[in-house]
Amino acid sequence: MNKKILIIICGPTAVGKTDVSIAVAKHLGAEIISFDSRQFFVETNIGTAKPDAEQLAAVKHHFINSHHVWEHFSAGEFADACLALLNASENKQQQFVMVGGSGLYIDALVNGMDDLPGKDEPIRQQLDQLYDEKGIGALQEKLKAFDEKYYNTVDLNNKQRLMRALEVIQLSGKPYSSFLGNSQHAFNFIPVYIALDLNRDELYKRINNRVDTMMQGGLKEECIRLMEYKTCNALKTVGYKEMFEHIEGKYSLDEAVTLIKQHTRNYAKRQLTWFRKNKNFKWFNPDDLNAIISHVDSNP
RNA sequence: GGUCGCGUGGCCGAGUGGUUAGGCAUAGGUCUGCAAAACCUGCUACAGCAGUUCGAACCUGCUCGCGACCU
Repeated sequence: MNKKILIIICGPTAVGKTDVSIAVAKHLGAEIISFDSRQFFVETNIGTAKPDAEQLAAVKHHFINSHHVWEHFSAGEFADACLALLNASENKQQQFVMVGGSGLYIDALVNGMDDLPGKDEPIRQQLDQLYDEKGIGALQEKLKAFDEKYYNTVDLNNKQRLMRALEVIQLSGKPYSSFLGNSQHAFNFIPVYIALDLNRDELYKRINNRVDTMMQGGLKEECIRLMEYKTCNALKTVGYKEMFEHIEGKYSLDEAVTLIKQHTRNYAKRQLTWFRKNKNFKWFNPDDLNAIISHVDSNP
């Protein structure tokens, strides 16, 4: 059986991934698999700049509108679901265009996650309480006691990291570090890595413009509709977070918009940091579609 | 013309003789089930000139700029 080809397209937010992915998919007759961690959700449309109905109709998309904001869908779960889709025997499709901005999700799929236990809400609540009462030092001490190896390498100020490690330790009774690096993940696909970028000024201009477009498109109204879900993880994100705070009277609409633009720019920079680290990617200007297509065609 | 006040890094903002305030932005980075998240690092400024002092963003004088008030 021939190996399936995965054209993996990443890039910072607003760089123009959607258009490129659709053009490439059409060119190949491929389907699109999105790995955008905020476009999975049915309820988030305007604030995530999800492909519109026309674009979704042009090429078959997977993992767009596949979940609800109140559901939990992690990088690991995504990787599992994605692998299941790609390996499905009834799936005759040989080429897929994967597109998104979440670096961790791509790594989870391509490199695999170690066989760690999933999340456990009661344990998280318990650790949260410990943190609230005794501060981050308590989490650090606890980690040092149960997994000194990981303690020596983690960001000790990063509460999320500390808590995840402690969660795994409590769930398994083993050090978190003992799970790491054991992945026997077999990636049976041929990947073609494409990263998109623009010069910083132009990227930031596109970001600012897109936020304005979101506002005109009714971002505030979308947020008003989603107020009851504002504590869901899927909505603890740029665009929604600030708009919720504005609706609650924390600051003006103008201030909210300014902050959304600013935070989106910050996010784009973090994405670029992540992608730059992965040397497999070949970088393109999103407007240079010809070069992208010919790169795709020159690969197996 | 006179009196008074103000002038701190891209922005906000503390500091009134002897540490790099701090925040935001910006730049770089970290990343194994919250990842559009969470976290780390770099960035030494005091309007200008002269003076006092061992030492000045902080005191004195002058100049420039901004603002208020007075005639």
